[in-house]
Amino acid sequence: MQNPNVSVDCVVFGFDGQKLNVLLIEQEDFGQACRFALPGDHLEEEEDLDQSAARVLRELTGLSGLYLQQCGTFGDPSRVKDPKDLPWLTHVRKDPTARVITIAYYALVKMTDFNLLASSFAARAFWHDANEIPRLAFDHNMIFDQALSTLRRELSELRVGFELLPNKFTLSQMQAVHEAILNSNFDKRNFRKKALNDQWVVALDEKQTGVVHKPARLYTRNLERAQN
Amino acid sequence: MQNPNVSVDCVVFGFDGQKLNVLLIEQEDFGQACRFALPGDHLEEEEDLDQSAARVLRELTGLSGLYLQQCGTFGDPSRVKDPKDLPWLTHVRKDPTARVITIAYYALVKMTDFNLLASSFAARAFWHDANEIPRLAFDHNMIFDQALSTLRRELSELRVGFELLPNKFTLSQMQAVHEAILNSNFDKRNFRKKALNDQWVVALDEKQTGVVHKPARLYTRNLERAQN
DNA sequence: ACAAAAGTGTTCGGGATACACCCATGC
DNA sequence: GCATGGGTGTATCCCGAACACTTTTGT
Repeated sequence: MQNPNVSVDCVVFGFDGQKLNVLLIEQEDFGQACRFALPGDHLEEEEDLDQSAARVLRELTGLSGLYLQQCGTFGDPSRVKDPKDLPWLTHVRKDPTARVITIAYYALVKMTDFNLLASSFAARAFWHDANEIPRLAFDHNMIFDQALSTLRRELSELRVGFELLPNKFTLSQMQAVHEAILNSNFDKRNFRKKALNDQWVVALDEKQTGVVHKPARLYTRNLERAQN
Repeated sequence: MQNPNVSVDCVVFGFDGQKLNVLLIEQEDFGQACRFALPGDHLEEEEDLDQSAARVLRELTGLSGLYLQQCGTFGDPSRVKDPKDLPWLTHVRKDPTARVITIAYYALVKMTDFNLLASSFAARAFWHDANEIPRLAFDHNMIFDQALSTLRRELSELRVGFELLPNKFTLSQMQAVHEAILNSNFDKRNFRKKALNDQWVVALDEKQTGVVHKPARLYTRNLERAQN
């Protein structure tokens, strides 16, 4: 049975090797002004919060196996009472005007590792450029902003980011990840110096093959130095 | 009417000029193993989360006017099901075994600014040394730990701390605040250099009076440079 | 040979750290 | 005059930022 008062919402950041994206769903068209939303749904009665986020995400978008991390709770009594969201709520919720407190989660994944599969009340699930988020349902734009700041803070402490890289990667690939998430550019030499100096990574005795340029040295994550 | 599923818990850090303390309540004795807890209670139906934290804290301990900030949500389905907590729950809750999700808040105050006044189900409200927290009810030790890390992170970005100082203060007082919260010691010269260099504070044309040593220069917060 | 990305070193400025002595006041 | 905390300066190190050219491969 569902807990009518509490939901979870997931901000899943996806990286395609170039740019940072966010996973959105499209609601069925019931005439509401704004049909894009973060994947989210009610908590089940005896479900842990983290598990609930994982389940909801799987049900709506087909994604599973992500590392979801909490990044805030949103409970303004009017957060689901904007008239723009009423048509949808009326069709989907038993009690459309009931208050819902939502616990926000974020995760970071390689887009190519997952196939999107919309189901439940999601008419569609898709990746959207994280730097140009459209108007979203409810207070989901606020939630997105908070998730992005949390992600950036955690990246700079290097607690996230390796999810986006293969097991063996080049430093340029790693730099691309940092640049996409922080939406900025770094000097190649300085970035490499820092990565090596701080022992984020370990050099392997291997190089890229089949590239049309000088093959890059491969590195792997330094697990000795894993944070947390 | 209360929302039976959701509560708020408050970690109020108090500073007495020397050491960091936390506000605890003592539950009435119903034979439970552990009677100390953080002040917390259920959310009201149409109450905003932040307001709820403020209300609950006021009702249980008499404190009001604090700046409470969210620092995590705890929802393990078994978090209120430890047998140690059952005797108390049985006396105080309608449904003692019901799941409760709690949203944690923290605040930072000068202990001398407030008078503790226990009421509602708090038999007593008191300050306790933050460096020697006893076993608390429910998962309140976890909540405390998370609040303390959040507090420390925010202090180092100087987003909290001035609450603990009078309007006009000496740099030594400010240093004592930082040392108490971070539980460490700083070099006086380096601390002063940083405070002045980073323009955390503004020097006043005033000195302490009535002290039995060289009177210290007074400073005030540099509001131009307020974060957030 | 050319296109494309890899790889590499030095300089500079600023901030963090370590460290020890004299000063003004009340009693 | 003495106890108490206030107040000050310098040297060193490390980190972050800026900056341009050569190397290796595939085609």
